[in-house]
Amino acid sequence: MASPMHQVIAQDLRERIESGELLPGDQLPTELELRSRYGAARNTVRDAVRSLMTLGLVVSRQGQGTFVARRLEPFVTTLSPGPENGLSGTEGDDAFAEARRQHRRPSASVPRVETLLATRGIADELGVPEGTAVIVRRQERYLDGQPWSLQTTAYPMELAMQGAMSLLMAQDIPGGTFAYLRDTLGVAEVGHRDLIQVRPPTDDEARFFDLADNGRVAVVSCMRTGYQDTGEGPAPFRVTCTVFPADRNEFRISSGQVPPAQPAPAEG
Amino acid sequence: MASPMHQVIAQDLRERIESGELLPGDQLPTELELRSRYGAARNTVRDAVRSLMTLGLVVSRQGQGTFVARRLEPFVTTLSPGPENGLSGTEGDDAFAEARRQHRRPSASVPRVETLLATRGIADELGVPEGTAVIVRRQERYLDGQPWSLQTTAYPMELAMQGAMSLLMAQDIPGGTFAYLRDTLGVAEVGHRDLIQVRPPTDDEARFFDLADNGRVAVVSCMRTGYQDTGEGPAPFRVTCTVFPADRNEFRISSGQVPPAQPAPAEG
DNA sequence: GCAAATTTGTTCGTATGTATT
DNA sequence: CAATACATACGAACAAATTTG
Repeated sequence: MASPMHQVIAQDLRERIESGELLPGDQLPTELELRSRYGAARNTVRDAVRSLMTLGLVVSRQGQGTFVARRLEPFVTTLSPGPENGLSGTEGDDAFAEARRQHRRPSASVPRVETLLATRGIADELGVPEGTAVIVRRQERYLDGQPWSLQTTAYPMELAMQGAMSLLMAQDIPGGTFAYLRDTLGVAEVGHRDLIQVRPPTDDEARFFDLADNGRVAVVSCMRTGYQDTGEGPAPFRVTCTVFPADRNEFRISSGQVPPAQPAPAEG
Repeated sequence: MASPMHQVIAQDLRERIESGELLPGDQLPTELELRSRYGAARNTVRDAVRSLMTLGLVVSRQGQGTFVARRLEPFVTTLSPGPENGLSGTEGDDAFAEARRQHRRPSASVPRVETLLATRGIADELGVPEGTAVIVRRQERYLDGQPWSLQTTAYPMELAMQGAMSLLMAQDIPGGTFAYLRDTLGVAEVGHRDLIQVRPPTDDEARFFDLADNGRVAVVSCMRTGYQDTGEGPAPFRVTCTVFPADRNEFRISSGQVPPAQPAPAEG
């Protein structure tokens, strides 16, 4: 009963959206209209609309109006190994294959490569001393031309010293680094471990993914450490961090015996 | 240069927080102080502080002040099967074991049980017709007395008809439903598939997890479909949805050969 | 191409309510 | 009860982006 006016207005608008009275893409009443409809000040209706924006239910554009948000078609990334190969869908060619299965057109920027000294976090994951030289390869990845994910992979410089010089080249490695390291050095990934975190985007990430009100849409960070077999147990040799905006990505993990394929979602 | 005043103020405060000048738990200057410090109106400094709240950097409490947010100690849930058993850490006794390994004290509410007719979503996952009778068991789960996750599992009513009557009882099933179904009906889970989504909390979820400004902190929803072996391939027999607040939970997934244990994080 | 109208964004000022100390 | 601090609400003016005539 004692709810603040802006909450009441927000709740009312929310019900009109969720009931389907206002459809995605529809324009909400203007602030002037809402002001007279609810007998409230403009700042008050703006507070109400702002809370709907925080929920991602509406978006407003200066000079145009406020509109019911369109739901983004989620893209599903598989984090567990597929039955046919030992890979999974976050990285390289395999990510591309999964994207095409979902009828999306994947693309990626030319990799940017830098060499630096391992920070504490990277060193811990790679099992090397802090300050060890590492190669970092970065890529922006797109789906249907829209920003999809940011990927950063760190390898010990050691791998290049041993002959994997292509790691240092700022260009795609045909067939993927996975196959390249196996064929060049016999370094084969026999397992990996993912750590999934959800957090607010950095400014860079918000800019790349075009996340307007900074902080509203979270990002999912997937840090994958890849292991090779050394004869004395698995040892890490690369760590990849892939960052996805949470509002348009989902993740799938299979374990044990499950049906082979997922039924394709109904499309209009 | 042309940045709005509230953004400039927010950026300045943000830098003072991230540089360590203001430590977690410290009180920010009051709105009155900020107003005179930046020569801005109170509404303007409030806008600035609000954006820091959206980022989760500060929390404000009426009558007290605004404080730099304390980082929550993340809890790590393992989504992949462990080496010793065929389970993984989201559910039942296994979740409890994982919590204790991380030196947390887990607890859970007595299950609430209801029977209902499967909605479209549940029916699709269970591979039964829409409207089929299902048993739904719900639990609130806590870590060190703090709300941790909400778990809802749906089973076909068929399982109770075949003798698994405990599914209908609003009480814990000793040893877990996993073992119960195996021992009672020979229904053993041979695999499962997870779908992980990140979304704003519902009102119920925001209330349970005590997420203040509704919509700021996302929740991670993990929907796990469990499969049994029917001789004609795996068939689904249960679907569990576990919901975690994103600001205090992380997830780990292993695949292939990886080192057995994770080094315990350094503690102060 | 330009000017006017429309709509949201920013900023100011003020007053009162509510929770905490 | 009083003081403090954030929450809610009203009103007003101008800026910036977009659409319309």
